[in-house]
Amino acid sequence: MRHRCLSGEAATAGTASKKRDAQRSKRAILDAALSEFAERGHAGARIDAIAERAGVSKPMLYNYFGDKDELYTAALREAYVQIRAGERELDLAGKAPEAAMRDLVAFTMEHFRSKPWFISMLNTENLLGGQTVRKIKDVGEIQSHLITMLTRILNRGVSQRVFRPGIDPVDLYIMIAALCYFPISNAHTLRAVFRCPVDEPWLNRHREHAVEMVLRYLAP
Amino acid sequence: MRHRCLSGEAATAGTASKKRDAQRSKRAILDAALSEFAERGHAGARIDAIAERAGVSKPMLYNYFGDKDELYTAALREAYVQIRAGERELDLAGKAPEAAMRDLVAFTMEHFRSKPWFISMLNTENLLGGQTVRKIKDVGEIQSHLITMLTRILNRGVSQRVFRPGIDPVDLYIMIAALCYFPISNAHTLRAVFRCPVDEPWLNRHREHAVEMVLRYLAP
DNA sequence: CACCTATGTTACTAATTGGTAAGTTAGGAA
DNA sequence: TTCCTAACTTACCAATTAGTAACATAGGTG
Repeated sequence: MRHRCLSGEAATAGTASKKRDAQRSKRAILDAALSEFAERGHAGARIDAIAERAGVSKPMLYNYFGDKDELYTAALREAYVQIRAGERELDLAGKAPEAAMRDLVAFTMEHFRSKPWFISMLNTENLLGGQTVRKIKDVGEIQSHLITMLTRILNRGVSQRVFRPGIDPVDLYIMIAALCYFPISNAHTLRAVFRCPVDEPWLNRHREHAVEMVLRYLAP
Repeated sequence: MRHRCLSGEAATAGTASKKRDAQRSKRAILDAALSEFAERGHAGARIDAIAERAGVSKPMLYNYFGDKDELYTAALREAYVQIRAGERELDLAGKAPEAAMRDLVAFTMEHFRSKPWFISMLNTENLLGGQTVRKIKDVGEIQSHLITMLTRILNRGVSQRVFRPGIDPVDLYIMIAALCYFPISNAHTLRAVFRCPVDEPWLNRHREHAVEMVLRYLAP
């Protein structure tokens, strides 16, 4: 008989795996939902599959989350929460403007590459017309940290005369995101149409092109 | 009593609308399928909805196309065919390299904007892992015209010393496509997260940024 | 202990949906 | 005219799937 000690609290820890634990069940359902919705889209996702992935019965799922749409909403929100958490690990404060900008582009690309469910969820949500993201009230704050950092880099770059003035940080971020998003989001069609191997070396090359494009765009 | 004369052949033309016409039915089904799959994705698309949109009964649809997957394949293929047809109208031959590059970016953006079903189909296909696009054998030829034109512009630009050498046309096209694709594909989430009005003036501004970014990237 | 609620399951239903069998009709060919 | 085939429809089925009712039990509280 084996014990699996995952995410137990101080007092009740250790005996975890098969005990009743609402928190753990909720987390498992949310994680499973994020995976399933990201892999198959909103209409393609199966409630039974989510329950099975979570190791939980269907009525539990309906108990904690209301129905498929509410679960989808929670999963989309979770995607943003996890992305925000990842972005907090990026620190560009001490770096020279050009190096900081390079790191930002590289980080964004690696972020998208290592968390493909984020791009999937965004595509799914845009297919649905953005009806759900509009309901997530604090979604605007989510990338504010990134924009703040980007603004600081731009300002420092301008005062050091390595960047030209008049660049809007949001516009710039959208262009950076575009360059990082597209080759990952469209990896399969790019492979088929242009015979690109969209693998790590190829993406690294593309990243360097993106960095160069951004730096040239910012040069005075 | 009114006549609707659409797509009739020389001999049988004129009496079109309600006569039996396999060609017309096939076309109607294909158009309806492209719309439905683009709007709702593969799993979200409904065969009944496609039949109704086409003004045709379901068994007709199964008669001409085999099943849902084959119809989806035909719709994806049709998306590429229509995009290719649109691209043939672009002619950059006589223009100065920089003007030609500007026109190419503007055209690409307008192309994506005016045919949103193309972006939808690409996103849907990438969600499915590209399993279908791989089966469309001549998909590689589809954008070859564009790449050929781009190569010529680059060469002219290099020999006129307005572009630097060593730029790979496919890499460049992917970056142009990225800059044009992203704000349209992700319009709804951009509106929600960054409060961008992704409307015509905003897209025009973004297009100018993209043009400038590309031209600066190409400058010697 | 006895109780009670939160946690959990089995087994089901109603509706949707991809797909089809069987039949109907238009219109050209003989 | 009389066939005969391709074009087309109605009416259905089997499987899937979101959602639920009814039941079971762990484990803290009085």
